[in-house]
Amino acid sequence: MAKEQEEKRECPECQGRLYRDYARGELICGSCGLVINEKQIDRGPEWRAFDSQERDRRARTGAPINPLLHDKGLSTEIGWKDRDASGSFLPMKKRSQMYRLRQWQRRIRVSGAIERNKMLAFQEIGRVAARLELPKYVKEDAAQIYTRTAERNLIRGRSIESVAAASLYAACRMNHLPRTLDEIAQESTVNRKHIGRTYRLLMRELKMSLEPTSPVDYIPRFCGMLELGRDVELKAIKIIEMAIQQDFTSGRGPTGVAASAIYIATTLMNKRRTQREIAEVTGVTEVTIRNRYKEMVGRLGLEKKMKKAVGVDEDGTV
DNA sequence: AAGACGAAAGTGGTTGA
DNA sequence: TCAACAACTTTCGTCTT
Repeated sequence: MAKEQEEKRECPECQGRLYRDYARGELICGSCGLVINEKQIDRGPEWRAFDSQERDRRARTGAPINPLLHDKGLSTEIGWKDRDASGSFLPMKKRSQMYRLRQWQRRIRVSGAIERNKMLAFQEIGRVAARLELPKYVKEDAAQIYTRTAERNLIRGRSIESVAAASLYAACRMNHLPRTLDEIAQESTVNRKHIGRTYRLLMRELKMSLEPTSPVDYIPRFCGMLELGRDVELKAIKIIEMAIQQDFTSGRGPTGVAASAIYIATTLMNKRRTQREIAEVTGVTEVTIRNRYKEMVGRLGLEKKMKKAVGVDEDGTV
């Protein structure tokens, strides 16, 4: 579990809760995924020069690594200008030579099935991640997972899209900003079944193991979609934590648990939403919400409180 | 009329022989 | 590989607000 902690500030975009992720030094909005304070990476030189001569001797070594570029942004480009280093035009012979050099450079850079593959895949990851409003670091993790998959020749026989989608799904879970398989499948060209199957393969082959998604991770985002305040979020989280503690949460779908916790929280706090509304955003059916919440209310002994809450609602008190 | 309820049958995925 | 199984969905008729 990453060390995350609630912040006092609100998300400027959606007023959702902000979490501080100390491992990354960032503020993250739990509802919309906005990254408020990216870790301050010092892109300047990591040394001080006392005169220009010294500055020249200590060149900063290259551009920052960007995992979203297929070659991590580290390869060389040959400039296109037909001039030499001092700026004068090149003779015809040299010019054609340079042209061939450039040609080769390009070919080498995007050479081989793997590099070409990664370019397409990263494009796909970027596209889907953008539609799901995921922060940059999730994309980067997905790109890294994809790269590892490619290096082990696991893409053969599988579509780029399915592996890209599965990588993104895994990256979301790793970063506690889970998206359901359905949500990813909706933006991907691949169906849920395939993504799920590929995801399981990745886990097995890359020897990764992610703990099952906690329903709590879904709460901020779902509550945001339902335009519920933080008080309701906290209540829902508290309910889930009690349920987890009493161990009747295992084997149940995390989205179903999250959905019914939200349902209970909204009625207890007089901000009622219909089962239909909650079912819509959480991607489970009303029936599941009913079953889950009946179960939870029973085991947590919340019957009187629920009845009372409904009664208060009648009075018109809000 | 809309929402909540629950029974019954169907679906897809996991597990264990 | 197959069957058993639990969770979840679909569908639909009924009750409550």
